Amino acid sequence: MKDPQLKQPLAAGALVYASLKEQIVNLTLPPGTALSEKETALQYQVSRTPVRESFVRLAQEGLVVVLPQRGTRVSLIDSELVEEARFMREQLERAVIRLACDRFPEELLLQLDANLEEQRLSIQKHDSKQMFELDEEFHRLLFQGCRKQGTWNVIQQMNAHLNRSRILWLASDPDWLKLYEHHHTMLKAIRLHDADGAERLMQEHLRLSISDLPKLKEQHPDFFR
Amino acid sequence: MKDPQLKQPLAAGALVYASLKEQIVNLTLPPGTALSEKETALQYQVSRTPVRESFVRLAQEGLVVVLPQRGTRVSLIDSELVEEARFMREQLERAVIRLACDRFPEELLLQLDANLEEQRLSIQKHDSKQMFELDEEFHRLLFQGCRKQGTWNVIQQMNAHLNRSRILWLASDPDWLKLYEHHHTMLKAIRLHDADGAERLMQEHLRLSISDLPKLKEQHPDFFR
DNA sequence: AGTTCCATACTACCATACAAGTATGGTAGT
DNA sequence: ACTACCATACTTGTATGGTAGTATGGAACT
Repeated sequence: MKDPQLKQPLAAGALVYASLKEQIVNLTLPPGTALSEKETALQYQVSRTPVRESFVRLAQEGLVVVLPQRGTRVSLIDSELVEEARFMREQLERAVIRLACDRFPEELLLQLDANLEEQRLSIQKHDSKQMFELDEEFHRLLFQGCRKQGTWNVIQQMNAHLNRSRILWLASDPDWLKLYEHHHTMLKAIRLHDADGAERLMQEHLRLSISDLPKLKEQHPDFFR
Repeated sequence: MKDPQLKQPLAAGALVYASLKEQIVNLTLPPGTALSEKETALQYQVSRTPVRESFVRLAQEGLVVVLPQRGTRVSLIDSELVEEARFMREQLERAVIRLACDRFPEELLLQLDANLEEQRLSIQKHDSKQMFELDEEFHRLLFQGCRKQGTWNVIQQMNAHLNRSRILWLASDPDWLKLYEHHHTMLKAIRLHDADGAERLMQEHLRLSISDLPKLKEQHPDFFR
């Protein structure tokens, strides 16, 4: 029996990257937290080299800022970028769902059905975190069905900032049931090839599901820039 | 008198990154070229560490692919991603120019005027490369005027693939005069607040200015994936 | 008391040595 | 002649020592 991850026999460096990224987006490492190559190397029981590599990647995604000879810290949330990410996502998702109404593979539709069912269960369980992930998955499947997976990946990158504010937004107990209904109706519109209706829905959906920035900024002034 | 680049007193690592990126996008390093940490370290007279750092960053942008213990090579142009980049850019630029028609700072308008004048001169001089760069600058200014600089940066990243194919496309002697006219008319539409007209123009402009993929693939089959 | 200066303890950055996996060419065996 | 095998020369991944720039706290001076 081989190791299940036969593709990554040596993934020491990529591991700390993934872990750090997760913690940053989770806000487990809040914006402004000071990081240190040496210290994180100690924590993960690796040398400074893979840690440094992780910092470089995170810096390129704007999740950390590194000041030469001064230090590295988790980046503050840039509200300008959050707004831009919202804008970008709205434009692209509206275009994509129009494509979906024109043509969409049956298999992906079934996956969307399954996802919706899981959403229903998560709402019953009041599991906000899982609901958040299922919501992301739902939208990702839309892109995938239109063969726009790469586009979704690029969005994800900008979402580095947007998602952190959405995590904050979770605390305000969002109306998941409403969002679920949106998803449900959007899926129906796709099956009916109702592009105009689907686009309208998506627009409203995104405006609702994306956080009220000023309020969050007021509650967590030290997290923003 | 201080060094003009007071911000980057030590930029050894970032330098090789910039140089490599330039060469890859220029196709000076054609897709498929094998790179080696040790060899490039020799070329730039630095150690492997900053070279490796560059490779990591380039890999994250999809400009190189690194196979552990096997080697690193310049990535092939992924025609799927090129098409996606075209799609993405069309959606976002159409939305942005609509914003521009609503409101756009006067100063940026003047910069666009100046840029157009330079375009005219470049066409007279038959300087394709400069014209290419001025075209990029023109579109960037549009984003900047709408405070969507971050969005443009994200697009640039996906353009890693798109731009390389557009460099190939330069060889087919594109109709720069037509593109110049487009720019000119778009700028006029912005001043007249004619959003619908501007959006239509932008759509046609992008469809014309973005390369005919199948043809390029036929001429350079070994560059594509 | 208040201010200046410097030793010290940090930081990221770079060079180098070592480890581990992979492709390759030559050799021995059939 | 052909095949299997293994030494060797690559590759990237990791660890570590040393360098240079920066912040900080205490001592000496005004």
